Amino acid sequence: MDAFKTLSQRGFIYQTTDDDGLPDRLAGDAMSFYLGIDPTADSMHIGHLLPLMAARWLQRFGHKPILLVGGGTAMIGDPSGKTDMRQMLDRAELQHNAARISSQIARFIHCDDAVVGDGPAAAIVDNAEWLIDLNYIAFLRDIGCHFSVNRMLAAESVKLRLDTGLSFLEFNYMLLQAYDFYVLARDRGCSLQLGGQDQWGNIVAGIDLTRRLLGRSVYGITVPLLTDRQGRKFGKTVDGAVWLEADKTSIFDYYQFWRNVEDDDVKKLLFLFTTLPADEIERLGALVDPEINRAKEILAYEATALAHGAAAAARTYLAAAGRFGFADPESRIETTSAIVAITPAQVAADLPTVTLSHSDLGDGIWIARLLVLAGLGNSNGAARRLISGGGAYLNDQRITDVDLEVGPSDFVDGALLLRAGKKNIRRVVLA
RNA sequence: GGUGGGGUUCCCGAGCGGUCAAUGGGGGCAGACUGUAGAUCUGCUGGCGAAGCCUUCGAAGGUUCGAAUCCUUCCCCCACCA
Repeated sequence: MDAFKTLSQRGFIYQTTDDDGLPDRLAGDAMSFYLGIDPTADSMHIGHLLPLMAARWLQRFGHKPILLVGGGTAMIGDPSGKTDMRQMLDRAELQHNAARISSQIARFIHCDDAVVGDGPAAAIVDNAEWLIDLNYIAFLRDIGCHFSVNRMLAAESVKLRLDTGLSFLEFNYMLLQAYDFYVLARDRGCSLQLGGQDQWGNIVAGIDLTRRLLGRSVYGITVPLLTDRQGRKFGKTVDGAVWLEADKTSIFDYYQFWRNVEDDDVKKLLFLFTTLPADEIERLGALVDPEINRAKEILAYEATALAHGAAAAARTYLAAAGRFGFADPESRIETTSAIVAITPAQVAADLPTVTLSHSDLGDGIWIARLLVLAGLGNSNGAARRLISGGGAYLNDQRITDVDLEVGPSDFVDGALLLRAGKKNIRRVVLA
């Protein structure tokens, strides 16, 4: 199985700039490829994962990843796929974000030459290095002259913004991303760019620019944009994105996100977000009725193990299954996933835990306030509504009294359990 | 620069002097049913320990007993024209 076949079999390929040449090129000598991530937040979220997983496969097949953290481009804001303008971030914030994101990348792509891993170590670069000090006039003359506004206007990503408005600042993003590709091709021999399907226009622009300036052919691959039933980007919830950083999305919630995907998506997601063998995924994805739940456990465990490590994934799996039941307690469904080896004796389960100080508790604390403190409600009013709607539970008993006071006697072995609905659980410990 | 149309609670979108915390839909949350799924049905969906009060309808002023609704100025968006 070669690199291109693997990517395409697993569903990573939406479009390529050279369907005829690229498969051979990828099967041949090792090449350098790049993937850009703009540090617009202090963590990546699930939406970033898809191209990252594609990069992981390419790395495994011997190609060298260049992870570009776009500290320069993030100062502009990519208009592609967005309906309105991004908030502007300053240099200090971007540097902070870039540092956090770089460390996250290392969980998925091995970046250290000293570590023997699958494929060559990745390089992490920041385009601020060559973008920040660009001279406007020189840039216009050397790079700008190669761009046709007519063609840019025809790009899908631009067209989308034509009615809602697109500032000149954002309009320039394409030039900068194209310039990145050119710089990486020139200085690091990069010959392939990976990106989301909304990056197509930017990638093609970079390929054109590189050809004009270096006379070299480079390639592009876009990965599909996953959406949910409502057509929203996959991984977005009302609370925002599902983050890869545990302090922004708890590991338990991260696991639960994957555990609760729709039946119809399980196979697709196993292909994209785990590295299990294809024939096994076909088999797991074909499971029906209650058994499909084992496939979801495997998906959730594998995805969590990738993002947070095997130990955390095992603890979370036990915590979740401990509450909701094990989908396949006798391990009848075969899998190569390490999940089969996890037994309760091995590790202690881990529920998301909130610490309450003695002074907060006092002689007693109003239940609504406690729910808010535990992160199960945004306001006392919301907590109140939750209770009157019959969705709040204290130590697994439905709370019926909105005015309930929770006191020290409600703590069993120093902890109590709060729940909003079936799935949102908080352990509250006293400290 | 000119003319016209707009900016409403997470989103779309009604409301055009009091009965408006603001119809409806979407989304979300919870309940029932299930398989921690989906579909379906039901309830809730600004804040305040809930009594009344407070803050919300682009921003600031004004008229009025009373303004999301009327007036003034400003900011922003869209369409057509230049």
